[in-house]
Amino acid sequence: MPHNPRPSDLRYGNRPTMKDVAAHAGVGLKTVSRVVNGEAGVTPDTERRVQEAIEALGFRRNDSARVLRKGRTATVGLVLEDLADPFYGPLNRAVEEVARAHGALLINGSSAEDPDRERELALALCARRVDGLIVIPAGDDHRYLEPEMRAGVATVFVDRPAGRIEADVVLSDSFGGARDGVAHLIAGGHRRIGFIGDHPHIHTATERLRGYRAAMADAGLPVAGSWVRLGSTAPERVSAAAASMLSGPEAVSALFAGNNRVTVTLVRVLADRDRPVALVGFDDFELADLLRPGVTVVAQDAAALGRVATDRLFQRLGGAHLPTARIELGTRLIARGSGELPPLD
Amino acid sequence: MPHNPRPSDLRYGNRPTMKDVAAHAGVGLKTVSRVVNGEAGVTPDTERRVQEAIEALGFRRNDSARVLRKGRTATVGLVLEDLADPFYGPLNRAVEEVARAHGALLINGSSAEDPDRERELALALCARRVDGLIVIPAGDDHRYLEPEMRAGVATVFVDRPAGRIEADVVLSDSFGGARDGVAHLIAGGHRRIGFIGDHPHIHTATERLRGYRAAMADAGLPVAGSWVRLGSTAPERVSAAAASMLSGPEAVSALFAGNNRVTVTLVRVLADRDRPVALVGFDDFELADLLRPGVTVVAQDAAALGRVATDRLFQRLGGAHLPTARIELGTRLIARGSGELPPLD
DNA sequence: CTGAAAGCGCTTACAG
DNA sequence: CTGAAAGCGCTTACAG
Repeated sequence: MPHNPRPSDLRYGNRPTMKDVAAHAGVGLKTVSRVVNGEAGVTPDTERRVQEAIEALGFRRNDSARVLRKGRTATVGLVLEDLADPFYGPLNRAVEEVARAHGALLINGSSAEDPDRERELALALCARRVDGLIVIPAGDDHRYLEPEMRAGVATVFVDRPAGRIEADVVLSDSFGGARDGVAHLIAGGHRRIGFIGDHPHIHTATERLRGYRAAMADAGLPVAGSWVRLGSTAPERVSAAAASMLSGPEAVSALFAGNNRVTVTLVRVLADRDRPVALVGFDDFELADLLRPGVTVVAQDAAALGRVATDRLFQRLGGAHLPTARIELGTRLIARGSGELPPLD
Repeated sequence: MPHNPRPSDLRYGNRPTMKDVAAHAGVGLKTVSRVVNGEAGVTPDTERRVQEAIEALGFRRNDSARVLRKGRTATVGLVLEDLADPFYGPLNRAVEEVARAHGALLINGSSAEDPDRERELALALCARRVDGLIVIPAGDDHRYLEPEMRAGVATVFVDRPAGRIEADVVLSDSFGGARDGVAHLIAGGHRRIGFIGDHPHIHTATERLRGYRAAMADAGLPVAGSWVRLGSTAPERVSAAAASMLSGPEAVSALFAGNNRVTVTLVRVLADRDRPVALVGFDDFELADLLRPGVTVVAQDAAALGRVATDRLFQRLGGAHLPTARIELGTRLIARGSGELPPLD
């Protein structure tokens, strides 16, 4: 039965090395290396002796040491906002799958939306010499990554563009998606529509607001100042914002939610009201179809964001000469009921 | 402006090393090491010269090389079922936070419920010489980890016990939770209750079934063979199982769902029926309270599973002499409506 | 206070 | 077909 190690065992110094295997098998170090790596040029008899020594000693190649000589670590770093956020789950998995297809492992961590923590984490990954870095930015100044990129760390930003440096970015078409969602409400007869979104320093928040304004302008509809609220997406703040938009002489008949957290809070708020209010949210979420009414959303493909970004990363790692690109993925309006509620007037 | 690297740049061989910094500053290698690691015994003047050289060359210590000498990699490996599964998000984040508090990074990956892939991934992590390993088992034979554990890899299993080896495990009280959930239905007047769960080779599935049988037995209620269905949790299979349990002379008036996937499918199935059927599910899920009726669940604390497991891992890494333990965390019944629907008869 | 030498566990480049 | 030497970029152990 295995046992958990005593402190004195805690270095891998007591693990057998290729040198030990070589001594045990009575061959040279390089011969062991050849067998372990499946290189040609070893007689079957020698190979068998080495294999037996490997079994007997329980040898496993130390890939950390290997990496030091090879130059590549076969590791990709992923910095995202929060590993616990369901939105990033499919993205995380997609990055993993592409990395896996290239034989690479994934180190990831959460920035917790803190620019300092993002920086600390990204640089720690660079110190580990990840081959590539995928970053969902929390901060808006990424000049700290310049030396790393210059030194060879392939870097792709996802979901939000890099700040103050030139780098690949893969994101959803926030502007177009929001414009489509708001146009959908307008097509349903709404003329007074509220917009509740994230902090204005977040790129997607302002892009979606821009889409909202574009749709309203396209329809020749005015936008009252009280209909737009950017800021914290904490439930209390969103509830308060909704309450004020839904009352008074300029009360809105429909709401557009800037992201999934806002949408979920608004669903709760609207469930408590007697008067039906139309709702379209940016970002899809699980079970949106099971609610009554089902929640109409502008869906982005989180898995595709991760896949496209990681594909690009490995293209660069493969030596492709690509210009810095901004890749925008389309969104999809999914009508489920909440966005099709007519205005009451 | 930074640029993505040309192929010839792709080794970190062209990065400055401590040797380069030493030459630039006109000092010895060890002095650079002292400055970089904040060790005492360097005159302010020397330190300044070294710092200037570091800035000038854009030096960043190679932690991969450092690790080779140090023995510890300050890295924890996490093997889970699916990075995209929302159930594992909070667990993943909790592991990250504890690791971070100990200065360690997290390498993680999905087994996709494939025992071979679990093994391949876990051993790849061992080859990278992670200090510790947290495994949510897909397979039921983990003897392949024996040599690794003996060589010093601290290992803790989560959510399901290890197979055929002795090792720490942290899990939720599936038996007790299911028993409580079913007892809740019985207390509400139900006498015919169906159980739909995962494959019988999955430990949590059989434990929950055992809890179901215990609650029925405690209440002196018989269990018809047609009321229990274990197997694939694919929606079609779950729907079919529910349909057959809900019809015929022995039709059940309530269902207990063995996990969140089953619960969600059952919510869909029951939404299409006119006759109300009570439902309690194992595992909480987002928005369960927003559905009508709200879904009553037996909730486990996924973040606590991750936290407790990682705490234990670092206790072992810190040299604590702990016996192998099985740590069970309690569950919590959350009544929201679906589990309080009375039987119709 | 400072640094030259040896070594962590591998691979590379080369010689036999 | 096989292996001794050098080196990847650091830290350790030691000497001055």
